[in-house]
Amino acid sequence: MDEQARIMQALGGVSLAGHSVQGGMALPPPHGHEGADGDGRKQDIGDILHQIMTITDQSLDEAQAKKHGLNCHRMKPALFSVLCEIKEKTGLSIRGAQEEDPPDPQLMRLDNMLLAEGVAGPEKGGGSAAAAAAAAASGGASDNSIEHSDYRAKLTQIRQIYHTELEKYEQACNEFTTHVMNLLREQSRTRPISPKEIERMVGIIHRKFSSIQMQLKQSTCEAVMILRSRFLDARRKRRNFSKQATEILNEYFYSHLSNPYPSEEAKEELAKKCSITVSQVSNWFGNKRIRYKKNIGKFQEEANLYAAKTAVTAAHAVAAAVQNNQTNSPTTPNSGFQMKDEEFQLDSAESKNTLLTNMFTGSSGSFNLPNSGDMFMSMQNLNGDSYQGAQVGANVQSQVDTLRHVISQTAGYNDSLGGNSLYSPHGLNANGGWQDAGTPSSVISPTEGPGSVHSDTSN
DNA sequence: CGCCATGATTACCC
DNA sequence: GGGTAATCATGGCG
Repeated sequence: MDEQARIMQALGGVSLAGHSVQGGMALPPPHGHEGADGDGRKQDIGDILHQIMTITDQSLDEAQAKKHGLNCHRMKPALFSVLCEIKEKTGLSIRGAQEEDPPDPQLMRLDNMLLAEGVAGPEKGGGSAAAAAAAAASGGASDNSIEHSDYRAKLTQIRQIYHTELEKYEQACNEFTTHVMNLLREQSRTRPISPKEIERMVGIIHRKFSSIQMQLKQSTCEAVMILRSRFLDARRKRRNFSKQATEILNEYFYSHLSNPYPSEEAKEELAKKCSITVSQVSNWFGNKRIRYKKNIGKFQEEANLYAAKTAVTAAHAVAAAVQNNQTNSPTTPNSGFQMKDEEFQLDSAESKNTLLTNMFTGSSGSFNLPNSGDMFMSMQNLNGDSYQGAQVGANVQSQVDTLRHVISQTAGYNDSLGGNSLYSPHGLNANGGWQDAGTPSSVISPTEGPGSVHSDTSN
């Protein structure tokens, strides 16, 4: 500013139609002052200040008239060029093009979060992806639907407030920007303002407003987080699954003990049957695998129980198959062998095979019956593929006989189930992991001696 | 109220 | 991304 004052001093004496530009005042006062002496200058400044202070008292028309008078003044172009020169010399205009302000990471984070939470972004009927995701992870569809709808309603509320406020801010920002731009454009007729400067001013205004916007976004994020945490807290209040659901899951687990990793489809199927979500099924299997592996002994009884259940179910299916085989086409062993049990539907040949081997051999971590070797060989053919070389051309009648044998044995076995260690948990390998499906193992239960593997069922 | 069962979450691994 | 292991936190029972 020193320099500017100096320049102004140097320019002192340049008079425009008797109006002094001394003292740094660019605008010539409307009525004249003589004298450039000290006292007169003071008086001059005081006068100008007074004018400025009382400018608001003037009527708009009066001001407009004055402005017009100034613009039409014959010396105005000269004054304008002088002002331009001063400005150039003082370097006031060279502060324009500076930062191309890079996107604020904080703002980006907030934006991303709001988008993810479904607050920002395209309208989606209030539901939002986040709510849907939360719903998916929140378990029983009917159980917490109330909480869920509550969550959605609150989220919608937040969303609405956010959008209203955002709109308000934008509107205010636009209004203010146009106002300032108009003002500056207007002023650019009397003082040197380049379009670049106007642009810069607009940028400044936008930055100011975006900082306000950021606050809005931040508080919206906070609100969503609070809502979400409350919702998640509520979700954390776990409910035990229904007995039926647990049963279904256990049945699947123990009948696939050799490879208790349900496929995505199987998970969906189980989820549907149990009225739980797929992720809950995954959770359940994750927990089950871990806990089973950790303490196989503890699960022995349960395993027996479910294996027996499965066996009975399967036996029914086998009986049906036998019936089918006898009545339909005895020459084609595989035709008609379909498990149609609605209660425990096995939808692939692989699973049937696993089930059967689980039932009748100890090799996949399920039952262990006397003469199982025989039956194992016989059973393999039923599904056409075998673990140990199928007897492709096996005698159909012998298979039917074997099946009858199996059924009677299974039934009897089931009756005599008395908590004996009938079941040996194979499928678990020495490394503590499960073996691949369909590869019967000879690994012996870590919790039991070899004897238990072939323990007689007294049946 | 303490204990165990159990569903969910988290960190880490492959 | 799905799995394991550890852990948390609640439900439920004696």
